[in-house]
Amino acid sequence: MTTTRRDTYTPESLLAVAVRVFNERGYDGTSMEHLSKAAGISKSSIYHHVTGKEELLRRAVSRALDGLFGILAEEHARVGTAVQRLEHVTRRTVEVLIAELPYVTLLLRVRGNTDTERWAMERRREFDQQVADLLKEAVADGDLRSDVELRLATRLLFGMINSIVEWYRPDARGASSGAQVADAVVQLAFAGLRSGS
Amino acid sequence: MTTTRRDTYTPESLLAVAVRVFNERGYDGTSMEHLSKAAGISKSSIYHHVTGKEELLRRAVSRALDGLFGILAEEHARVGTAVQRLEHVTRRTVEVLIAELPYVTLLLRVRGNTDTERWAMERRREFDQQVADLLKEAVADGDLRSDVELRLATRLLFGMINSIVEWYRPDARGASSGAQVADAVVQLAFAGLRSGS
DNA sequence: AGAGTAACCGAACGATCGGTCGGGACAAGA
DNA sequence: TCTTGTCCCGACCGATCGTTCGGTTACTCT
Repeated sequence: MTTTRRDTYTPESLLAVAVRVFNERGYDGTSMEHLSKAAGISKSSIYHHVTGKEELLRRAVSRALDGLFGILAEEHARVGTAVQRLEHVTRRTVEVLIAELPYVTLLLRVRGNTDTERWAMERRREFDQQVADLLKEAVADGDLRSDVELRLATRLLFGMINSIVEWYRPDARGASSGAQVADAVVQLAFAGLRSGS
Repeated sequence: MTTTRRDTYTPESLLAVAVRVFNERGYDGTSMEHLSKAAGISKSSIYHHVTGKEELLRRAVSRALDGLFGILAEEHARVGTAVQRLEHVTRRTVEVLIAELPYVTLLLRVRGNTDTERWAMERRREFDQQVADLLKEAVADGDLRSDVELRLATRLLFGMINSIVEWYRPDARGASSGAQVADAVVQLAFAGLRSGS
């Protein structure tokens, strides 16, 4: 057996360190020297585990995208009324976003400077499009208001959800759980801020 | 008089070019070589107009912050009930964000790698705090729901508003005006997605 | 015509970039 | 004990980074 102890780096454990630094300094603002300092090994040693800086980015955004697309495969995202499915996807997106916070954070910040970044942006657009279709269906059912333009509403909904990566810190004192945040998002998105609704 | 023609760069006109490139590639991902290509002048010529790359960033985020803090100085942001003032600030924030889109976009993306970036983040936090206080007051008045945690609601509201920089393109066909987007944001934020409210 | 200056340029600076290379330390299996 | 492979290192590579410098062009004012 080779499932013995691991006090050395694996590609996965190195990825966790790298993604943390990427999110602190930005991908372009992070040098391999920064990563080596954060990981506690030399710059050249990093290349023993991964082929380079871009592989770390690719692994990270892949993990985020897998989590998101996994939601669309869930049963509650495929059966039921459109508005019910939309609510489920909304809630689960918040939960996945929080469960895979650093990876999704990185995904949401890529600018398209390299092939990897452009691929990530494209796949992310596919996910957004599928949710947009769901919202469109719910409006057609008469379950969602139709006076606000569809594309606008979709983008504002995603804006609200995706903003979580900018402020949610799981280790903060009095931090809400993923489910609590998901509740708040669903409440605000579907019923609004105003009282007595 | 020296108010004659200007077919040459000023610090301001150069800034407009730089900010556009910064937003396309990210600040760290943009080299002075990129800027010189986009501006159509040589790399060294840029230093005739500005002291360096960081001054361009400082000028850009200053302009964005001036626009935002200007809102809080407006009369409708200082008199009236809290919920009315909040609604005004919300609407005007959307409008300013769209009017100064590239500058605010840059402001919202700084990561804190330099002194300039950290200063920008601090001033932005001050603005957010003042709006948060307004929301708190409106909840105390009973005009906004109190079952969703205050900090959570504030952040989701800002998330929705700030997400505009990620998708709003004024030159797109069928693009909404700033006022129209502001309407949609106010509608969704205060009344929610659900129909019949 | 001559002086002054704003706008610009190519070449080069030291520093840092992502990545390569040859080899050492160490544990496991024979 | 000797090999094999994992994990890591310092030294170094060419390229690119933000910035500086000396100098040229072209326009304005006298």
